[in-house]
Amino acid sequence: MAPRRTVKQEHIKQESKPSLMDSQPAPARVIYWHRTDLRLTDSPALTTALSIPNIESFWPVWCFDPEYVYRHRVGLNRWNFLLESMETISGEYKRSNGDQKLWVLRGRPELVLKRAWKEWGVTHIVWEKDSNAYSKVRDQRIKDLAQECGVQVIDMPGRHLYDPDEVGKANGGKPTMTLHQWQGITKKMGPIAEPGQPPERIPDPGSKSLGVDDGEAWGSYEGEDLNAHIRTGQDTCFERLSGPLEDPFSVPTMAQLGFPPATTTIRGGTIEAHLRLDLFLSNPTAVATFSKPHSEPTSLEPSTTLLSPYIKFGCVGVREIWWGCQRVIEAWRKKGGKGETKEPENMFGQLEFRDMYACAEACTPHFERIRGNHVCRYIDWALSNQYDSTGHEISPRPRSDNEEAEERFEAWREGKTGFPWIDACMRQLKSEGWIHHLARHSVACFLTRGQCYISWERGMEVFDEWLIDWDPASNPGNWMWLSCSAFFSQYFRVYGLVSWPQRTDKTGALVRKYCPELKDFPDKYIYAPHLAPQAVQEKANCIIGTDYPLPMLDEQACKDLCIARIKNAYTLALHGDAPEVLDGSAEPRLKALHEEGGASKEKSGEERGEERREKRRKRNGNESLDGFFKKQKT
DNA sequence: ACTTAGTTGCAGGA
DNA sequence: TCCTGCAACTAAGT
Repeated sequence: MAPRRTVKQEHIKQESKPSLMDSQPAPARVIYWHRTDLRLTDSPALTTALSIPNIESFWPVWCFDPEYVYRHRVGLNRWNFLLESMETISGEYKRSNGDQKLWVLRGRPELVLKRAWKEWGVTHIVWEKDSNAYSKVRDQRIKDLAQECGVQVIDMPGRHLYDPDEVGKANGGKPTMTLHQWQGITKKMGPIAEPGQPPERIPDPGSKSLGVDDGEAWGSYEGEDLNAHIRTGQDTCFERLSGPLEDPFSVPTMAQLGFPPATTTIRGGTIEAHLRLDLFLSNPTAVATFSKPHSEPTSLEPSTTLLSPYIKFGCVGVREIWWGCQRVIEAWRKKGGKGETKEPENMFGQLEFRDMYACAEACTPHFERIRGNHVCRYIDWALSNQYDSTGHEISPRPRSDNEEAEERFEAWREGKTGFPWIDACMRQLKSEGWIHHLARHSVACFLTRGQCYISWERGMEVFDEWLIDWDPASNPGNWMWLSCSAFFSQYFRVYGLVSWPQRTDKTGALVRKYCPELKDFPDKYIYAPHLAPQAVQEKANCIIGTDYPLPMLDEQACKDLCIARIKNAYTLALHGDAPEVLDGSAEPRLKALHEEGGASKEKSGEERGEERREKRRKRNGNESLDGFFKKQKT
């Protein structure tokens, strides 16, 4: 590997000190590289870029990387949201300066940026800092290249409330694992910055040509195309570095990428983002009394703000949300508002959790997997990643000999588990690219520690592909949380597949929408249609086992088994970086614990589970799955 | 060694 | 909409 060269970042103010002769600084030709921030508001990096003295030319640029299209499995809905957000900001630039737009360079950043620097005589490149593992590697490559080419790099934090790397540093290089810890550290780091003013004026671009354009945009990528399964035909996106001749530097379309149209109803872009934020802020009581745990995952219209996709693509800045809420709540207090919610369940807490995960990710190698991840508890999940003797993940991934787990995973992914609540959530996720936070909890718990005992790595990958608001830190973080692998450990608290959705919606509206084959079942059976008598199934025109699957497992029995096994894993007390995990000896040891009867010397987990089931049967005087009938008013 | 808190469990009861 | 018992986790504080 080539030695890393660090690019010294000098603060603009220092650089703009008047020279000896008090003459104008040399003309600056500046590229602003958009990556995580498709907005003009609340962008410290963009503000910094525009404050460079004596700007002669300015190009807001997006590098559309074909390698990214190949290597990352990104669902249609997220691609679509990205393209819409790019179109929107391009329009915003044009509105500010008729000669401006988002200059989309189609090719690997190393290739197209180097070309642009050379052709356009670029002196500075500025971007918003991104602290996740993938971005750090990419950005370091560009920094090295920039130094070689004599281009000055300025990267500024702004994606989070506090720079995750700085928070980690202040925590002794350790990841923040609780919100309290994160709060304690950031308290000493000063208040959260207020959002800056959006730019008044965007300077003109200079050259509008990349020179010779010989279609080398694909670069030298060789490997598996992870998006092959969603491509419809010939890609035309990367035929030329500067895009189609008739519309150079334009934002690609789904068709150019070889993708069919998206299915989501969620529209991208900074304008939509600000409409959503303003809508939320226009109801001060809702802002001041926001409580995530009490919002409704069963709601047809999102019961939360739906700001997450916009935060993910930087269509809105976190400081705008933070201070917008502060402003509204302050006014609400003055008017005598009552019942204000506190952290962590209020809006501020939600933003803080996002920061906490970002810091945890920035300080944890292999945060997105079990092996080598020192914060992640080792549990012998089915279908977990497999590695060869050199520590590389085996690719392509072989089908496990645990056929039952493979089938359960497939059913979970496709929304065919036979549990309407789970199936509705998974189908909504696939078609909309978004489900409520607590719905994510429910399906994640079910797949991992609740019932299926399947690795969170598998579930995380499905979310990677389908979520529009996918975040490289929050997604693995939340999967570890829900699987009791890190952050959370109360594995005996398991979401019910009937009781949990029933808590907020007895009518099953979400199920009726996303599992339409069940739409004519009475409320009583909507979350457990297999319990409906034959006559009811016939009347609903849906025979369970034929038109809709039977439950693929026994909820209660699997739950008891999972709890017993996780208890054993906790007794073993190994993390992803333990030598036993790396050399493969952890798995047989834990399996032996399961066989022996585990943590409890007298009784095996299975026996304890059986005991609990027995008790429950006595209480209910019926089959465990029938328990929910008792609550129904007839 | 003990207590307490931890965004988001369930069932049953007032 | 609150409470309790369930069987019981970790981390931080006393």
